[in-house]
Amino acid sequence: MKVLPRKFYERDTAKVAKDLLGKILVRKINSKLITGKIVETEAYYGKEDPASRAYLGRPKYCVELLYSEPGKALIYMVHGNWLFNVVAHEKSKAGAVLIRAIEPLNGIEIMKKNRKVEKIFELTNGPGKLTKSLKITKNLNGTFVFKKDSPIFIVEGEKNFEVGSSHRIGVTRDLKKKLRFFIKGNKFVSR
DNA sequence: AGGAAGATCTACT
DNA sequence: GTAGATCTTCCTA
Repeated sequence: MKVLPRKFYERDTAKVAKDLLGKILVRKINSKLITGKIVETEAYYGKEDPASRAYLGRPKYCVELLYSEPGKALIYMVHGNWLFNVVAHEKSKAGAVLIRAIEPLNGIEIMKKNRKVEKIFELTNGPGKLTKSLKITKNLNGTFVFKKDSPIFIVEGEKNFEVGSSHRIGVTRDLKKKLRFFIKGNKFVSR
């Protein structure tokens, strides 16, 4: 398994979001591995994006991470749920990719225990759900996801699928662009 | 203190 | 399928 290089994240946010589909998210807890295929993402930009955290400037660490170097994990709390993003943008710009859904591969029993549900489909088909399954919280903020010894990182995956796109979900002030990407026909994409 | 935020669970029309 | 309560930080007053 090859870890995606730092350069992967130093490109336009929407491109990175699209390319992250099919890649494998790896979470290491006590030397145990939990993995899942990324099946749904969204791109968020900096101050010019009304849906971005940076637009309202809150919380502060989010803005700082959005504008800092690509390849870092960015986690924040909304409505009582942690959401997992990866900082990704071209040089001197700002942006991050929100991971909305993954398909569980390994460590399913651990996820069930974390989530207290039996159905595999309910495990990770939403941004707040997958963070609970993978035990992702604020203390992973700033973690590099291109390093193999990180507690969380992303590796190469498959490429045989069709990608779909739509407007972003749950956003009160959205842009005109379609910034949500997902694998067509995958059962783990959120509704 | 109060309010708002990329959501989720539950309980129904 | 939708509607409502509840969720947990962080910012502003």
